[in-house]
Amino acid sequence: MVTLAEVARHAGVSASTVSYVLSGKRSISAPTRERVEQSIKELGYHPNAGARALASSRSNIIALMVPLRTDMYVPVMMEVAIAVATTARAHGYDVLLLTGEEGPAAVRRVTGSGLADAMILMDVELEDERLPLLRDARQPTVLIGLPADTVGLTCVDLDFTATGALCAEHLAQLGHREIAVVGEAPAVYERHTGFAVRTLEGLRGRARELGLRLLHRPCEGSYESMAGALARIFDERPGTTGFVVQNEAAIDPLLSLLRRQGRAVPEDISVVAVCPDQVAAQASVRLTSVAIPAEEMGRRAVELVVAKLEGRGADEVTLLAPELTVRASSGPAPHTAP
Amino acid sequence: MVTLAEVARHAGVSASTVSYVLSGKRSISAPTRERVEQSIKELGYHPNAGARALASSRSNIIALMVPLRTDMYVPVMMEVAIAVATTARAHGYDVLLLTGEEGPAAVRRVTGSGLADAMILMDVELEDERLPLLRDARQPTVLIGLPADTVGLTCVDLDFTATGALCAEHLAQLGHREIAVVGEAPAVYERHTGFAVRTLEGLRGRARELGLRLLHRPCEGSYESMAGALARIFDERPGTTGFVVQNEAAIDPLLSLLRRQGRAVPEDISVVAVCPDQVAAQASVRLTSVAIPAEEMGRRAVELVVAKLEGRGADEVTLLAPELTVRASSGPAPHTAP
DNA sequence: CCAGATAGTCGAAGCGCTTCAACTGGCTTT
DNA sequence: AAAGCCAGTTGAAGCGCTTCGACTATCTGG
Repeated sequence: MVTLAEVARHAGVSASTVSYVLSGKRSISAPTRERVEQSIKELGYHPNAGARALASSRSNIIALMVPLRTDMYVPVMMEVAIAVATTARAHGYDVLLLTGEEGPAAVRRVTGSGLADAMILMDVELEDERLPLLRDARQPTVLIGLPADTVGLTCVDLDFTATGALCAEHLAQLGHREIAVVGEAPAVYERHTGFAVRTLEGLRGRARELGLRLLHRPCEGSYESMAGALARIFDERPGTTGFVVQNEAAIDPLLSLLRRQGRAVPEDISVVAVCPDQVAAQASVRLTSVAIPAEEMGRRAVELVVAKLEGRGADEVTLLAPELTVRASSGPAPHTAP
Repeated sequence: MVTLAEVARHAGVSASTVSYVLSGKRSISAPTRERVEQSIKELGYHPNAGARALASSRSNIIALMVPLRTDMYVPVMMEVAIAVATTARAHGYDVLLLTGEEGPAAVRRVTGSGLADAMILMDVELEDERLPLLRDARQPTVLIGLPADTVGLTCVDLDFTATGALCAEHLAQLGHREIAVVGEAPAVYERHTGFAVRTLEGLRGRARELGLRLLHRPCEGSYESMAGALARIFDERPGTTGFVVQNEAAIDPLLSLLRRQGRAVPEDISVVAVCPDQVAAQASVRLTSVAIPAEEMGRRAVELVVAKLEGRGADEVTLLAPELTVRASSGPAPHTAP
């Protein structure tokens, strides 16, 4: 193991000079800098992370807490995680991967040990038990998702309320009056996951304003559960012509089932999904959808947390405006018998 | 920040005693231990990670390099990552998430800085440029996946050759003679990804032995590309009755298309997939499949790497035996006109 | 031509922990 | 009763780095 001291000796300077060359916190003459850099290269020197962390009380690590569950939005999670890792590296940070498993204990461990300089939490619940701990942690934190009370917190999320509203508007504009919402699995609602609840609120609110009839049915991602939900929907509201799909796992089953029942998309039934663009574009019918901007959420979260680490930036809630892309799964409502 | 020294003072013992209580590396009398533990609790002490790393030259961190690309097997990646994180925690390690983006540089950074005690690499290519670096790194490494040359390396992977063979056997046993393989996207092969190549080799080898005719067609996950591939398959080999699907994104499109063409599964066409059990069970037809044991691969990788860290365990290649589960998508080959 | 600023470098004091050698006092062993 | 051993505890020496204050040499403006 090559140490700073050895580099210093090799370059004929003091240890502090080498340190300042590395950090740039003091000016160093060009010849000295070059000599030091040359020595670093020749010796193959790499600063020791532990020693650095101890001396500077900065680890250059950002902790990312991802949900343990894989009952929803796995691709979204993965995309966020990768965006976080990539963006963090671009700012000189590494990413520590924590699963939700430990819950609040993980937060305590990280904040207490100085393992990470900052934290990013995903899959925040409306009344998340980790929040009180964050409020008086030394480390700045950014949430991806929106809890019920955001006072003193920095959050990034898609504006799911607006997303719901946007879906309702799109279908209303096309003349649809009876809308079914294929929701997330019941467990997701029971967990008080913000985005699921908010999307529904947005849908309901706008539907009321526009005079739409709305029927919400939770749905596991499987084919069977979608079949069951669909049967109940048409049973209860035979006039349904518009679907909003919130659960991306339900998309393929829904399209399959509709086709099998002889209902054409978009001629008889219009479908709007809330999912990443890639998923929407790959389905058997190219789906009209509101994109979930996973990459942007991850990137923004890192940028916000880095800003806080550098003393810039304050607490704020960043809601990304939803964008609806019209593809091949939505069209004018069919004329029904008068 | 509470330090070890403060705990020692509070408990009326020396710092080293507190350290030994924490690490258990020396025997401590019960009364002393209790007093120290009490002080730790009262003061809310958490050992400082940086100081620990510096003094012990162990960071208690395992680095996990995941592929940057999301062109395949996202759920598998995610499941592996979560299993790694969970298992690592159970052994007292945290996980550092690295993306493939930096390539060999990331390996150098981690091994050089002592940021992590060990590494786990996913998505290893047959001639991976990171391998030479690993061979003489201080940190033990485990690969998930199999490079061409495994000398001096520890690897865990599903036995994809056997997997391919198993699929061929299953279909042969049911009387199928003409088999089509829906492969990964061409980019995956160009990248020399081991599992894709090996699966194919296993299929080809066994097919030859059993007298099956095999047709391999790469396929992006999209509906369009599956439609194209399928058309070409039936065009070239109208007698095809068995399908092996390697690309999990192609599963739903394939089933949809077959149904639309009036080909019944499993009456006319049998389908065997290589994918996680959850995916197989959720498809519109419950799929006969060989499971990709993502959780087990992640768990094993951590166990192997921890064993190496503790001086147990040596270099070895662990190939998990494939298991084929018969579900509703495969059945006897239809009797064709003589 | 000198006071004061500025650039460039260094020495030394830690950062909070682990671990080694050494010590103490009570036991067992012969 | 002397020798040896063991459990339990301690002091001190770092681990490799950052950073503060101090020092020297070179400029700058009045």
